[in-house]
Amino acid sequence: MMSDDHNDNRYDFRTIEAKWQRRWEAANLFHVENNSDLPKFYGLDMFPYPSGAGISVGHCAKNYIPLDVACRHKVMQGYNVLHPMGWDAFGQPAENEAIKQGRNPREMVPEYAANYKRQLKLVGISYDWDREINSSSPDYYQWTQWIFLVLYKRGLAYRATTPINWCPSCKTGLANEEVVNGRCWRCGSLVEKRPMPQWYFRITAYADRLLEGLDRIQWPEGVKQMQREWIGRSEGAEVDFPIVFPEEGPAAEAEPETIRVFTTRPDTLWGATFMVLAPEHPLVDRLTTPEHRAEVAEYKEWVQRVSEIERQNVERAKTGVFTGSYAINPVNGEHIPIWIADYVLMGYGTGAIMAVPAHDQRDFEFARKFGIPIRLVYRIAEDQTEAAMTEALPAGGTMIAGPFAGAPNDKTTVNKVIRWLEEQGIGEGRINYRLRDWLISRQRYWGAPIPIVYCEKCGEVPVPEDQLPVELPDVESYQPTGTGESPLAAIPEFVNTTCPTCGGPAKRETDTMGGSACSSWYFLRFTDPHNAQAAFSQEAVRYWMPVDLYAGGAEHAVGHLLYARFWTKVLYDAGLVPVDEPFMRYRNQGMMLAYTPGREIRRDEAVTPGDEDDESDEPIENWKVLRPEERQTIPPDQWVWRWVKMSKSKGNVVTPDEMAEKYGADSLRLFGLFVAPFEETVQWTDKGIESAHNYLNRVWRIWTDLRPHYRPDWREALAGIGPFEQWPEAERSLRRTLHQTIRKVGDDIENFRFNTGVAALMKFTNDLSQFRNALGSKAPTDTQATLLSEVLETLTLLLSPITPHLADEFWERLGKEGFTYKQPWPQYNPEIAAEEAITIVVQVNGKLRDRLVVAAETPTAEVERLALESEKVRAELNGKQVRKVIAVPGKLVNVVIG
RNA sequence: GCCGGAGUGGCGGAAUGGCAGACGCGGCGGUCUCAAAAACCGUUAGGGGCGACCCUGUGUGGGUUCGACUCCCACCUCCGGCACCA
Repeated sequence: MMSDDHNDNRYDFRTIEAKWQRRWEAANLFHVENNSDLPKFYGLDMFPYPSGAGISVGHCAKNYIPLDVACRHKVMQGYNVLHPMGWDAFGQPAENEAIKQGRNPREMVPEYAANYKRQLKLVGISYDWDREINSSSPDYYQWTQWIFLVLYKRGLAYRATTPINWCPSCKTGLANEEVVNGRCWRCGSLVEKRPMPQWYFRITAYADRLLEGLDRIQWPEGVKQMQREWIGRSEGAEVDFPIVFPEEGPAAEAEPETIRVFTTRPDTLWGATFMVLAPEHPLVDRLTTPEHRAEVAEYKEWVQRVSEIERQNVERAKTGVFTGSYAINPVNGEHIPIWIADYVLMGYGTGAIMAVPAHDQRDFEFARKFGIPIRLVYRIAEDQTEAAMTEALPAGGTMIAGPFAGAPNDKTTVNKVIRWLEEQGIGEGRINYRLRDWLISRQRYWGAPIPIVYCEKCGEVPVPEDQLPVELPDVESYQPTGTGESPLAAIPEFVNTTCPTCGGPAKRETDTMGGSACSSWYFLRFTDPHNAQAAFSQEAVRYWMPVDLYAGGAEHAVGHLLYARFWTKVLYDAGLVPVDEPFMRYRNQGMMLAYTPGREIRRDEAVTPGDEDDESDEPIENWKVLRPEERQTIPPDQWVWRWVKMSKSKGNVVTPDEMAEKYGADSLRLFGLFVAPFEETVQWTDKGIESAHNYLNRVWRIWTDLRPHYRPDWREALAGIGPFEQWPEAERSLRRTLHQTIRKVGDDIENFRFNTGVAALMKFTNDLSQFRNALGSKAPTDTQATLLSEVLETLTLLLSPITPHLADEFWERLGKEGFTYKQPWPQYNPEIAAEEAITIVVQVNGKLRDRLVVAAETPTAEVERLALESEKVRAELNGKQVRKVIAVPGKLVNVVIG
């Protein structure tokens, strides 16, 4: 009955896994062709920056393994599956790591990538390594540059000088999306503003289409919402306020000039009692009267000193100064004072607002602080007065001023007012976005050079396509300079070139592109990774795109995922790709946390910038990870343990190498799927993988116990053992569960509900174990042997996507050739999977009182009758009236009494 | 403050209008063993009862419904994101 414990019957996962990995490699099992009659499926992981720490069990269990299971399942379902992997090797993460290690990224990156590759193979991920790409190799970035030129030619890449986000530690400009809470995404340093000439991609031109496309893709609602907010569309109007210039001076002679404001509430124009300009607004100097000059200058200087973070602190009291000038409210001719204040931002709208304190909380606070009048445009109650207000009026009320008096406070009124403003020539409807253009210049070495040259005669000239790539020169020293120029500026052989147009002397652009440019099209390159004539062939992208299933981390919600959508739309417009949304289905996985020693820190204690691992190293409230040297000096009884994300910088990484050695890759795979739902954050414990390992041991034992009963000809034998309905109950029941399990596991993999899929497998294994125990050492009947053969074969195939090494070993032990990867996914028979007897719940007034087991086909009326006859119901009834009987077919009967 | 997501045994979690706690971890009891481990069998929400059973229970308070973990309203807590965007 029990398994004998001879060594040759142990689950020897180390031997098994090494053996099958060798065979898969030898057979080039995961190679995929672009042409196939089969339907295609494109499953994609976000390609990683290969860090020196290698991958952790977190990356394996939460990212790579679940998608691998989904892809393997698709292959078995008969799809031609593209499941590639490559390296996001250009950019700050890799370069910062190289600087820290004192190494050349050219050597370091391939070394780290090779280690990643080894680890991914170690856990049995089914990548087609023939398609491996590296964004820092010239045959890749040549095409990144080529796409830059596509954008350039379409007017979507431009150079401009504006204040940019500057990281003083990384010594480079950053895109808005790379500034997290006012800090650099890589090193956590506070970001400064610096005016510099920089290259931008005009992503704002695609704002509306980036919004619209979100409605057509299956992404988590949270991520879509984040993108919508990041794009920040708001509808309103722009209104011109004529300026009353200070007495004499040249301006007084000229046409009356105006200040344009953007407002989402033009219906409150009648309550505008002052105007506020951003301190950086270009008109400020001309508007400032002599007696206010000193105060205004002092304020502007103060604003510049205050950090961006401080300025954005909402809790802070309002600040500002009066310019001495007035503007004319165009709807009522009133003169209203013009102030400057840092709560108005130059970068949004027109950098100027009309202030309506009665209906805007910020304006209200400002008006109260500086004694500016407040005037209601809407009133909710008859006796409402401005003097009694303690905050701006919330939504609602009826308009009491202007030609629209009596109108309700709603969207329709706003639209009416906009139309009226347009008729009066005062203003016009206008839509504004929070999204800013994408800053792509980096003053760094390790990136794709921007393919532009500057000619004295011809000006800015794009490098012709046939001169690509603009190669990144190999240099000794590549450290960022901090001068605002990249290290490439110091290399005359790189900088000095000839103009492609006139042949005269010219200088190259020395900034490189940020890494996010490289990662905005890599999914296209995977379709045709070795094409030397084009970024990708039309044939390849038409076959493979869009990506059907994309999995990655939530931190890319408004960075990479927005950029990649933008590039895809541009390439779509250029007729280069067949789809305008690259990722049809996107899922983001939860994090893996590790229990980590740290120590309490004081709130004012300096935060050391983090290292160049995959996140900044900010303390959690008042707690900080112990650095290795601190673990030596601080006694363990003073350590304060917390659950924090696994990362190299925290010294808490558990590697797949050690887990594969101790429990096996298949155990790690099973653990990753079973421990929690895909999206959930998981706390790592060795106990988790240990229990997965125990389950596989159990499967091994049960499977090998039953193996002797296997009959390869079981399909034919099925016909000879009588109809299924006449099988003995135990056999019928096991077979029913088997077919239910086939359905459940397949559905759950499809829906990324791996944990319940694995639970179903475990449940089936428990049933199978019972069956085996009941069989004991008796010889099985024909029915039993046939059933067990079906079970052995099916179980093996169900395990294949999840624990592929073990599955292939079983497959071989059944005497089969080849690999389970190439086998069709088992089909379930709905008739066999259907329950024969069902349990009907009997409730009285909604409370469970009894259960009835009836044949599935029992008519509802009969079930009702049985329920009313039930002793439990009759006891409850006890003389009371049956008011109503509710019967849900196949589920329950609820008897309402009273 | 605003926008998302979540709150269920000792723990990870299952059930999305119809049997709350699948599956696993941990615990308890047993078989085997000189013993232990492993394995196997049983048990395990809380309270009550010798017992068949009974009562209570899904963050809190209301509501809708024959029936609510599930839907609606208000609130509390936690996680993630945004944050003076006019």
